[in-house]
Amino acid sequence: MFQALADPNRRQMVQRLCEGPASVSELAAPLAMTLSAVVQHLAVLEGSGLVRTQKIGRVRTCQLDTQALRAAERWISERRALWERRFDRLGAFLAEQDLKEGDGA
Amino acid sequence: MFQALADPNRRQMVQRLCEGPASVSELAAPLAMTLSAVVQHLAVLEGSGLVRTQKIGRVRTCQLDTQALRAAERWISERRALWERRFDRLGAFLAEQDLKEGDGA
DNA sequence: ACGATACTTAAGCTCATGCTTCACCAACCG
DNA sequence: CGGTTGGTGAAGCATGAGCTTAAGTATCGT
Repeated sequence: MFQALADPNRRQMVQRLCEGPASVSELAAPLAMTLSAVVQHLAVLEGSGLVRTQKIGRVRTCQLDTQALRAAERWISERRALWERRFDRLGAFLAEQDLKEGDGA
Repeated sequence: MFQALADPNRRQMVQRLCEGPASVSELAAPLAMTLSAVVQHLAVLEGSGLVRTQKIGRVRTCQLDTQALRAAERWISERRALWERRFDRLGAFLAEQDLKEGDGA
């Protein structure tokens, strides 16, 4: 999931998909690389759950799946919250240390 | 940044750092690999801005930096919001399509 | 039916990543 | 002062990620 977002090209594809569904070729157009490469990136995105695709006729249409995005967002925000709480507590901790200020081991 | 979070070991280190600052060895302890490897991961985390470190005596102490975490969170949430809005609009679009339902090119 | 289009699949190539080992320095412990 | 602890740095290696080419399949347009 983070693995999938780690690549700039893949992020660009996600960016593009934010603005609506797209075919593989449309996705590939702005991306100085072969269709093959794009398909491989797409596979990674699909594997990570970020993108869902569906083939109609010979055209594969790609769509963002917000569920995965939401999961990533949650992972980050949980950790950030955890750390920030810890950080608040640090104030109290330091104050306490100030009082002790050099007690034996 | 996403690159940095892409590695499971690195995520575990971040996880550990959520619960408070740690020395390099403390960070390495639960991680079935050599200190050297951990230091290299640490360099990646530091390079991405996720972690700040500071050396006192011979001990390097590591801390999470929430700013980077916040940036990542924002990136995701912006895109998710964008897509979700687009998704809402899809309802209207489809309704309109239903009315047209087969007009000439 | 025939050619163009839209992808798909496999193979191979190259460079980055993740790891290890080994030698090393610096600080603390007695 | 000498040994141990905590970390650093450079090589080197194995794997995998990202790309390409090339050949193939299935639709679509006419």
